[in-house]
Amino acid sequence: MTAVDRRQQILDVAIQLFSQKGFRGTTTKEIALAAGVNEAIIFRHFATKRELYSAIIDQKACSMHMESVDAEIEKAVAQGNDRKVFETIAFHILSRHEEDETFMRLMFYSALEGHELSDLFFRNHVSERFGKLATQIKQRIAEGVFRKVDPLIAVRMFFGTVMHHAIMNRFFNQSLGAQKLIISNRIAAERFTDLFLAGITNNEMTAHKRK
Amino acid sequence: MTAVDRRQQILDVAIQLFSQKGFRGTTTKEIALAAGVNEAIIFRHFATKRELYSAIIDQKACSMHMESVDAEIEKAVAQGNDRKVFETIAFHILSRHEEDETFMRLMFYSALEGHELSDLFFRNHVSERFGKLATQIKQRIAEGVFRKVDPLIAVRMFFGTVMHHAIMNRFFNQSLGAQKLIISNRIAAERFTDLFLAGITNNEMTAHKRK
DNA sequence: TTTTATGGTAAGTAAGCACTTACTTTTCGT
DNA sequence: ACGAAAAGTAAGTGCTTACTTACCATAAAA
Repeated sequence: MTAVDRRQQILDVAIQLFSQKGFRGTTTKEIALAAGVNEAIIFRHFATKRELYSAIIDQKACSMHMESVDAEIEKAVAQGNDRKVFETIAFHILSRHEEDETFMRLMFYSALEGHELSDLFFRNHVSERFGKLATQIKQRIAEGVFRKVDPLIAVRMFFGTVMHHAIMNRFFNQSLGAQKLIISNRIAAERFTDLFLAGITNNEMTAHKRK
Repeated sequence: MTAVDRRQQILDVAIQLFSQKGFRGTTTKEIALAAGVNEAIIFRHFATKRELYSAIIDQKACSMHMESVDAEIEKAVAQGNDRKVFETIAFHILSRHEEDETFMRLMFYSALEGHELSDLFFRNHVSERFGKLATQIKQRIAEGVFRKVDPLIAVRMFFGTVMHHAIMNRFFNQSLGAQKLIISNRIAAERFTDLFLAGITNNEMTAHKRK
């Protein structure tokens, strides 16, 4: 096996293990075993365990191209289709978290253990998205379509709803007994958007139109 | 120092450290050092590190008496004051998480590392609260005050909004730059409740009343 | 054919881990 | 005042950790 391939394989294995047991909780021996190589190999490719983690951060940070989704959202915004905007965002977040199990765990371990991965992600991706959505909401308020609410509060409510649902599904749904919520991501995105839009839409205007 | 006091002191120190660095990330030596005693003392009071963690679980589980808040909510429910119900819940969650820094961290470490603390908490406290609120929402829907929505979805949206805000405040607010949201818990509870109620309230009925 | 870089391993090292042992000091009911 | 239980300590135990060293195998360049 070539060096580049081996390096990538070690990275993949490490991502898996770090996300399961955290940085501190994962041993280099385990990584070596899972990768099917001698432990010393890891230290040939990465000087320290810490450097291996940094490589993971680089990889995860680069692999975050959400251009296709961004385009879809932009399109919905251009159409003035608020429902589609929020549904798209919600569905994207939910399905992304579902298909990449490791991501949320890596994030939370990073936040708890104080590594830079989570900070990087929020700085480079989340903050921008929050800003864009806040601007869009501000726009719709100016147009009189949405009520006069603090856009950042509304943004936080929407992302909170969706993120919380994703977190619950991954971590706590089993503990909820009768209150367990089992619905498809598509339906969840629809329902959350429905409730959110109902809360933020300016009914005075709708009522006015009706007259 | 008496045995009971020492035991309690070790517990307090351990809670602090476990919440900061996780169960795996905290060493018994550190706990001993922070408590100002010899490491062996810990093992006189708790047979294993694991047993120390179990004692923490017991303590945290017991110290969760929310009767006063529950009473306040019950009262608001009896009055039919929906706004007060949701504001009380939101404010309680937010202020609790703010004053007890350790709690959320312990929860997340527990969920990630797979201990029973988080499961216990959700089983014994969260699930019940979700259930109660869902019942209340169902009731208001039957009365025609709320729109016909899935009560569990609405519950998840509301708790999600509030919990997410608490999580952001504790972990990620610094990483958000311009999208940082700095408001008091009181105001946050108000605004979230406002948006939520606007989304779930049956406007047909309001419109009908107006006529 | 020899050299040399490359991919790989077995067997370490020192430090750190949860936990123990053997022992001393303090507290307190009688 | 005294014996015993309880509170406390120093110095370990064996095991695991991140990381190293010294050595082997292949294969292309010289």
